[in-house]
Amino acid sequence: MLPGKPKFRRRKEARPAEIVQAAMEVFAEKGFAAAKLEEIAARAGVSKGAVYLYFETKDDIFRAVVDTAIAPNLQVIRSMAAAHPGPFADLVRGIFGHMGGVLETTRVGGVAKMVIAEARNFPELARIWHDQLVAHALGAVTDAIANAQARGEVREGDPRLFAIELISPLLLSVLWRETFVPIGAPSFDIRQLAHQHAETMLRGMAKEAA
Amino acid sequence: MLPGKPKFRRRKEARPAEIVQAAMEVFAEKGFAAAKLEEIAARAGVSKGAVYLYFETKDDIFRAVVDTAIAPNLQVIRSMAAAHPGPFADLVRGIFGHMGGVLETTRVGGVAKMVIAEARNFPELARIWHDQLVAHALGAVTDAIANAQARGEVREGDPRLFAIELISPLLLSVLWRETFVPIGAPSFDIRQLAHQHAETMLRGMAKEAA
Amino acid sequence: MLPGKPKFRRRKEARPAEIVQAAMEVFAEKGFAAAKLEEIAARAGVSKGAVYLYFETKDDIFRAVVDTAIAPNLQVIRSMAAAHPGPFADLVRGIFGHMGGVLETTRVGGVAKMVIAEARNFPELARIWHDQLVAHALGAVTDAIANAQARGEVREGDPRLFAIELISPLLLSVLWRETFVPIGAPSFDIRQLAHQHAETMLRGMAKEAA
Amino acid sequence: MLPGKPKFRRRKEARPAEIVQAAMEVFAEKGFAAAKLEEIAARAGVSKGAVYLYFETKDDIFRAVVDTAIAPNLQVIRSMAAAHPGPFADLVRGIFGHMGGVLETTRVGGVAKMVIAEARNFPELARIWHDQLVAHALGAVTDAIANAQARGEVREGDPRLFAIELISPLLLSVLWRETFVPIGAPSFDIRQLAHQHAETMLRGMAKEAA
DNA sequence: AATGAATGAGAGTTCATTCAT
DNA sequence: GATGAATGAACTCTCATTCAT
Repeated sequence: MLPGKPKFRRRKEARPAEIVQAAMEVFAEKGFAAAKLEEIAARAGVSKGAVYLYFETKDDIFRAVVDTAIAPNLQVIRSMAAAHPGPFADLVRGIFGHMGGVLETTRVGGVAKMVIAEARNFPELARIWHDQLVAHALGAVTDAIANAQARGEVREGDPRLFAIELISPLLLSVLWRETFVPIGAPSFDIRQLAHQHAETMLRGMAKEAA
Repeated sequence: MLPGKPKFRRRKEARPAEIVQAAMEVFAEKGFAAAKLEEIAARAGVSKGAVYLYFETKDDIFRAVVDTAIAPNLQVIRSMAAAHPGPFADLVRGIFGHMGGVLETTRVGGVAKMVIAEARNFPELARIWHDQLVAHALGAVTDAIANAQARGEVREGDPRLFAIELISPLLLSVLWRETFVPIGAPSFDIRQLAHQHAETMLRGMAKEAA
Repeated sequence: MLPGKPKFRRRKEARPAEIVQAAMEVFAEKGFAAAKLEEIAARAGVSKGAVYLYFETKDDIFRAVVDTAIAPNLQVIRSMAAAHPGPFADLVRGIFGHMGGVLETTRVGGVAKMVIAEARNFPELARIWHDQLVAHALGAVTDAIANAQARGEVREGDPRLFAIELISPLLLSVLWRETFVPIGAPSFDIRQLAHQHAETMLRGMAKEAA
Repeated sequence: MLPGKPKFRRRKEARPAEIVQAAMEVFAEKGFAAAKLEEIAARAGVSKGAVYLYFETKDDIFRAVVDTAIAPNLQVIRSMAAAHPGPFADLVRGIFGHMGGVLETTRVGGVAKMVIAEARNFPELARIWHDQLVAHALGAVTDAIANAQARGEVREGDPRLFAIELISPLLLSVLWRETFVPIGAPSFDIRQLAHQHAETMLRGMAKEAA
């Protein structure tokens, strides 16, 4: 039969992931409402109709994007939780060393931006992000701090607030990259920030020398 | 025949501000694209058509909202810039005391969220926010830190990164309030966070005792 | 009472005519639908609301404009009808001499354009123009031709078609001026055309020399 | 379950022409502004949205309509230009014989009306009509007349004005049909007019017998 | 009488979703 | 399964008309 069909066609099981990947890019660039299905389909290399073979609605795709972005970050959290025992300074330096790399190489920034922007329109997603990711991470860090306080390594103070103080520059970094770098504002070195902040916080939280 | 209630009232001077106010709420709740003109008009207590007496397009309203939110914050920046001379600790404690109040009482959070979400679709607005607000604030704090370093009050380290470390929990607070509080996540006391963070940073940045 | 009211205010009886005049210009320029009431009011030197003191609707203004344009042209027709008796050549030369001037100095062109364009949307107006103006004029000329034929001055042929042949370059002239002159197309001298056409038609309609 | 009638049918290639055809009718009837997209779509047998698969804006459709109406008439002009050589009388009789038929069977009248009505709002279209159609036709006829004058077949006189005298009853015919026939005014036979006018003009332009 | 701010029906346009092919 | 032409609900924006002043 003449040329015949191509021997290798893309595995159909790969499609949903490709669509989610494409959607993540478009949503991160344009926001949920301004993202057009046609563009998502085009970037995924499929037709508009094909998207509907794998997802019911545009909302669904959005949910899948946001859900998908959780998994890789769960790892980070687990490593945090696992690190409890050692001395507090090691934990902090370890986490910041690790996180700096993760934030620079993944697209968490874009997804975080979307979650923040659409939290009111997709409250389930905000809840999922909070419950599965943010609360866990914050909780793990808070616990570690509380433990360190109990061990006398960290001065008194609300451990949850300490945790927020610790984490917030990382959030600011990724949002900055999404918001101001595209318009030509100066970027800054996330790893260096992570390093410097770890030192600052360790000193700032340290039990004052008698 | 009693007068009855008039179908409408002429309020030419007050309208634009009322519309901007209403728009700020709706945009903050729904995001730019999902905000419907009809709802903005309704919340402002006018008809759809009346909005177009004062603004050319929906984009225009958005711009006005974002612009409007800058003014009240400029004050804060000026107070930062003015505060240079005194000892560094006083400056930091003063700023955080002030900012905690501003963030709790104004709607900066909602506008910041919008700027982050729509930066790619409205780059001029991101630029205005960066140039008029963020860069100024960051610059003022950076300068103060550099001065303090020169005076030997603050340890070595990149002063711009120190500035980011200082400011970031405040950003996280307002975004948290916009994102996770509406879904029932626990809030936290911004003033208390500001207070604790001021102490942490002062210790963390202090010149180490020889 | 301080400055007092101006001593001379425009007579209110003059208003409707001023509005009609302004409307004629705007309608001729933009067409009925694209003409904005605000512009008509502005050109008439009154407020939008004032227009509604004299006219019920935009349609009404249009009707008034088209009606108004009939009167001055009725004169022409009467002069045609009155001229019956004399020799046919005198009649034709007289009419064309007169018409050339009228067409160059009045705005019939603009109104004719409007009647043509809006005949389907305002059939009463088309009917009024037809019955009061066009049919009269055509009838008068047709009669004069029929008479001339009866007197042996004009060759055989449908007198109504002869009338159309006579009149049509005048219509073309005014429409040309409205349509193609504004875009920079070359104009042409209507008086000269009228003169030349009168001669051509007199020769062309003449009883052939035996 | 019998197949039932499909909700829609795919007719990608045929659509644009069908839409232009439908639009021509609606525009000719209502004028540009009063023509509603919904009606154009309905007459073309498609939904409102489908129109936008083929045309960007309503203006675009209008342009396509006016452009489309040029092609069939170009033929006429070419035949005019080609006919130069023979005796002038043959040329004129030939053209009028041909034109009478074209005008009666095509919708040029409606389009001409639209061009006249919207010339100020769509000057490009007026220019296209002038340059591609009107100026060509007028030029061809003017040349033929000038040649005939050179050959001594036609009396002295401005050849361009002669051309206008020749053509104008045809314009009047089509506009009459668009304007006054719909309101019940008597029509007239375009072919007969063309025939009679050809004879009148030939006599009227003839070199007077010495 | 006169103004022009305010109204709201209605039009053009977009785009998620469907379905004939 | 895959496509993309076709749909139609929904949204922004316009402007003739109204009415408090």
